[in-house]
Amino acid sequence: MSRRRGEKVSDLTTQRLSLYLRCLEELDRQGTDTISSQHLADRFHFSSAQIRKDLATFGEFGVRGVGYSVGKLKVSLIRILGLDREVGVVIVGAGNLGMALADYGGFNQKGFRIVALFDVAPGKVGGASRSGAPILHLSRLGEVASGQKVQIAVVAVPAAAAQSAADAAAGAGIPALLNFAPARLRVPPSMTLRNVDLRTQMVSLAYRLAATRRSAGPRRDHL
Amino acid sequence: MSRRRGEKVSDLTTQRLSLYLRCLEELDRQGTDTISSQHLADRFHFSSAQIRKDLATFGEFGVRGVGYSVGKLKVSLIRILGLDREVGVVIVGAGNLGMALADYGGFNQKGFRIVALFDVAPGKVGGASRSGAPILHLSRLGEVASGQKVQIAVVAVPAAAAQSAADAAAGAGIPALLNFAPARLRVPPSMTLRNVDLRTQMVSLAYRLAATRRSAGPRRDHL
DNA sequence: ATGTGTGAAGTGCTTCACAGCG
DNA sequence: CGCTGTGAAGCACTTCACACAT
Repeated sequence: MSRRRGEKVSDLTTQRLSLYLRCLEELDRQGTDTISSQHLADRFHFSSAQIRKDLATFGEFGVRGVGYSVGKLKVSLIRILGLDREVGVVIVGAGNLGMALADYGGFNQKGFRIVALFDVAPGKVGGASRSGAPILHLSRLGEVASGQKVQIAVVAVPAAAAQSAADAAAGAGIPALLNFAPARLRVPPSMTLRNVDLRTQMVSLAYRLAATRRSAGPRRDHL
Repeated sequence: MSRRRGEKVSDLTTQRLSLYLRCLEELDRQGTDTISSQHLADRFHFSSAQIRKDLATFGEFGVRGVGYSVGKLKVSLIRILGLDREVGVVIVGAGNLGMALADYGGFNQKGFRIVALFDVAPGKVGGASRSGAPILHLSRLGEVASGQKVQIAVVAVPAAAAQSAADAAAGAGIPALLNFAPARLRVPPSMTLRNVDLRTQMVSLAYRLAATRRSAGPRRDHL
C-alpha cells in the first residue's frame, strides 16, 4: 500500500517513524539484524500494533513469521522521511539556544546540514558555532537561503523578535519554520509552521504534579 | 464543573492552557481587560470552541454576552496549572543545551525555580549559569533534591548518559522528568516521564517537505 | 509455529450548533 | 443582541484480534 499522491499521513505517525529510525540505528550498532514489532515495542516502550500500522502506511517491510530486517527497514525509513537528500537548515538567533541547537547532535546529523546562524548583535556576527557553522548578519538571510536552497528555518530568538525573524524567513522563500520562541507567529499560508514550546512541557508537568498533590497517583506518558 | 478528585484531564488540554496563559499575559501587558474566545482565537490562531471547552473543564470563567476577564482568567489559569507555588527544578547536564535551558526565559520564570545544574566534568562543576544557578557534581543530586524539594528533573545530557541521569533522578526521589536526550528512558512507575525530542520535529518537517516535493501543497499546524 | 498486515472496534479529541444567560 | 457553556456529531488516532503468509 505504498503511499502516493497527496494522501494525508498524520504528523504523529511521522514523528514516531523518526523515533523508530533512531531505535533501529541503535539496534544496528549492536549487531541485531532482525527484529519483530513485539520486541521493538518491548525494548523501547512502544505498542507493537502501532509500529505495524505506522509502517504499513508506507509499504510492506516485514516478513511474516520473522519480523523486520533492521538494515533494510532503516534504509526505507530514511527514504520515506526524506533524509536521503540533505535538508539545508538555518538557525535565526545565535544566543544560548541557537548555539545549543547548532551543536545538538540530532540537528547537524545525517539528513540535515546547518548552513549558518543569523543574528544582528555585532559581537556575534562573524563568529561561528562550535561545530563550525558561521554566524552571519540577519540581512544576509535571503541571499544565503536562495543560494544554498535552505528548506528549514529554526527560530531561536526572544519572543519579541520572533515575528520579524519569521517574516525574514518567509521573505527569503524558506518553506518550513521550526519555532522555539514563546510566541504565536503569523506566516504566509505557503509556509509550514511548527512550534516547539519548551515552557509548555514544563507547565504541563507542573499541572500533573499539582493534580497529583490533591488526589491519586502518577501516570506515564509515551511518545 | 470544577474538577476534583482524579478526573483525567488530557495533556493536550493542559499544554494549551499554558499557551492561553501566555497570550493572556501579553494581552494584560497591552491593557486589554476583557476578551472573547473568538477574539482570542483569531489573534493567536486557536479555535474558539476549543478554548471554551478547555476552560470549561475547570469551571465557568466567562461572562455570557461579554467574554473573559483577562486578569481574572490569568489568575485562575496560574492556580489550575499549579504555578501559584514555586516548582523546584534541576537540570542534569551543563552542556550547551543545559545551559541554554537554565537561562531560557520560560524556565526560570514565574512558577519555576532552577535550583541547580549537575554535571560530572571538572571544568564545569563549580561554575554557574548566566542566570546564577550553580553547577554541582552529579553525586550531590540526591542531597540537593531532598533538601530543596525538587519536583522536576530536566535531562539535558548526551543519549549515552541519559539513562544513568534518569536513574540518579529516580534515586533522588524526584517525581517528574523532562527528557531532552534522544533516548528512550526506563523510569520507575512512580515517576512521570515526558520526552521532548528536538530531532523528531525536524524530521517530521523533512518528511513534509519530501511529501510536498512529489505532490500537492503545504499545511499549517496548530498547537 | 510465528509474526505481519489489516478491517473492525474502541477510545479520545475537536468541531458543530444551539440553548440559555447576561 | 453577543457570547458562553455544552450535548451531540464528526473525525482522528489507537488497540484488538485474526486471516494469512512464511
